[in-house]
Amino acid sequence: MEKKKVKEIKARSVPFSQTRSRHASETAEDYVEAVMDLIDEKGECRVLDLARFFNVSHVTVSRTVKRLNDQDLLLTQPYKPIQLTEKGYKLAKKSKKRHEIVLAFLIKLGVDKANAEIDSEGIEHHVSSKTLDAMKRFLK
Amino acid sequence: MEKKKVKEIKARSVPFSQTRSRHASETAEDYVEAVMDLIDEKGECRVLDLARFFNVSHVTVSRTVKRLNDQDLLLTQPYKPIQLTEKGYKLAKKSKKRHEIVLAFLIKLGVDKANAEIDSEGIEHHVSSKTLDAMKRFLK
DNA sequence: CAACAAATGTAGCAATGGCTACGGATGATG
DNA sequence: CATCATCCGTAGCCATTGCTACATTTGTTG
Repeated sequence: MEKKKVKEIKARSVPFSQTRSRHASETAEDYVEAVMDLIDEKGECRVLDLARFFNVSHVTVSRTVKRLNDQDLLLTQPYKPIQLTEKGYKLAKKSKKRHEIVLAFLIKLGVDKANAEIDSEGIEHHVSSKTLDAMKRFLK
Repeated sequence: MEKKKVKEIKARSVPFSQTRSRHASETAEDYVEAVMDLIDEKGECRVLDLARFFNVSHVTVSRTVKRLNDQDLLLTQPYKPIQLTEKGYKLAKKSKKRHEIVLAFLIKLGVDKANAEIDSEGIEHHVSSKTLDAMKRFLK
């Protein structure tokens, strides 16, 4: 007899690729980008600088920084400024570049600067290279 | 004693609005949208349908469904199909609409369908009404 | 150098989102 | 109606991202 197989539902394994791990990567990108910016702006990056930047407690920051240290993206020592590893720096540059493209794209699309800045923060982590290319073409 | 203000770092409280709660809202939108689609496609929506849809275990789904039930977005009873509340249905329609606009926008921008589908899933939750308006204008 | 303020770390709690393992409920079928 | 497969719930584990409260380190300053 025919297996009365439940009608197959389109599996969306790719789009909904494990929220948790996806989100951890976004955090990593946000952090290295912020560290790079903060070092650029004020010479060094402290736990509290990041806490103010992301509007979270210093506890949340120091724990995340510790994890990114383990992932070889950041360098930390107790009570010392936070630095980028080479790997972290590369990721930061790439993220910042992508972020800038998305921001410029939204502005050129006609979004006001304030909203463009907010939305670009959220969108930048979900833009494939194909979409990024399309945005670049649009900017030209 | 006067508070001696620490040097102000650009607070990004708005863009980086509490990752956790932001993410919980995204999950809610994804779920109600999926429930609506599944009911539309096959008449009812079961825990396992959602599990296959999101590519997670049924345990993750049933826990989330329970939470969304508490939030008055879904209606569930043990071993029964999942339904939308009126509130959930409204959210689902709004999310689906936004999703469709983002998808059409990416395609018109020149992104291939496969990548547009993936990216639109991620982007839809980060698009303000202003950006959505800009996308609509571009589509015309 | 003592004392204090600021920065950072640690302990421990909650919510969310993953999982496996196991057991109960439901529905189909012999 | 007994059995069996499928569906679903519960228990309990882990990771991430929030928090408050408290402890420790550091650096400044009298």
